[in-house]
Amino acid sequence: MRIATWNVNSLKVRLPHVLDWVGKHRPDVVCLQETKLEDVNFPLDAFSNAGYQALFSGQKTYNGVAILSRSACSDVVAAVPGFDDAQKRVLAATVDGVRVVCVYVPNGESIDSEKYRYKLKWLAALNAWLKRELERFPRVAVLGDFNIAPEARDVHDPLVWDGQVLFSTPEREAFKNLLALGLKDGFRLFEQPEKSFTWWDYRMNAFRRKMGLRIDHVLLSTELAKLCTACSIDVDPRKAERPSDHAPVIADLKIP
DNA sequence: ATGGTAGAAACTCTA
Repeated sequence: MRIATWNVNSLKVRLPHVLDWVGKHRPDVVCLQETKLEDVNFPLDAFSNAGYQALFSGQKTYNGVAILSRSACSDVVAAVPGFDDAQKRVLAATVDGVRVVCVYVPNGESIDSEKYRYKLKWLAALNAWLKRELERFPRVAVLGDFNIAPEARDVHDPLVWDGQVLFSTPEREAFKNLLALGLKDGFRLFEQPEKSFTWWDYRMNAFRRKMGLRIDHVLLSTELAKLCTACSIDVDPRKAERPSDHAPVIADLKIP
């Protein structure tokens, strides 16, 4: 079973990229973030023709998440239960016995921003909910844009980013608190190249200069981590014409 | 110095 996550930064613009990519990599499940589409405009037929069912929770202009899957989904949840949030950032479903949770964690803007406080509250609510999901399901995969670089090696220049949003101590603590629930960072289960990043600013030729951050993650419950045979970042889509600013992350699971 | 780019929408906000 191959699962993946990709912040597409507008599914309207990136639909050809996504169709091309799923054709190449044949994932069983793909979590998408920043679709920026109202549900009525979701390109269901295009994915259906490519062999995928789709769940989606979107809104105009901002946010929006979706799960593409080859198999049917059940137990669909489109928000963190009990957390009042107008922003469409969460989608969960059970696919082939795996509890898939697609997340688009708030960016936070800057550490003195109201949006940053919202980000930390949002992460606390996610944590409390995932704790319960992990009690319900042995096989849990949380995939998405976490907008947090967990460690110094996940940042092109840790001194420049020290204390900044996406790399501040409270955010990294919140990420550690997710791992403390019994989740593993899938990418770090394997040896990886240095300077492995998933996001590069559109500005300042950041991609060409390898000035990125690793902020998109695949977190796996203990049982799923044992079944994970590979996890990698595919930087190729970032080289395309009109790319998303994020690259996809892929994990392979050997489900018995 | 407070840039620079991209997307959506509507001349600004978010990332």
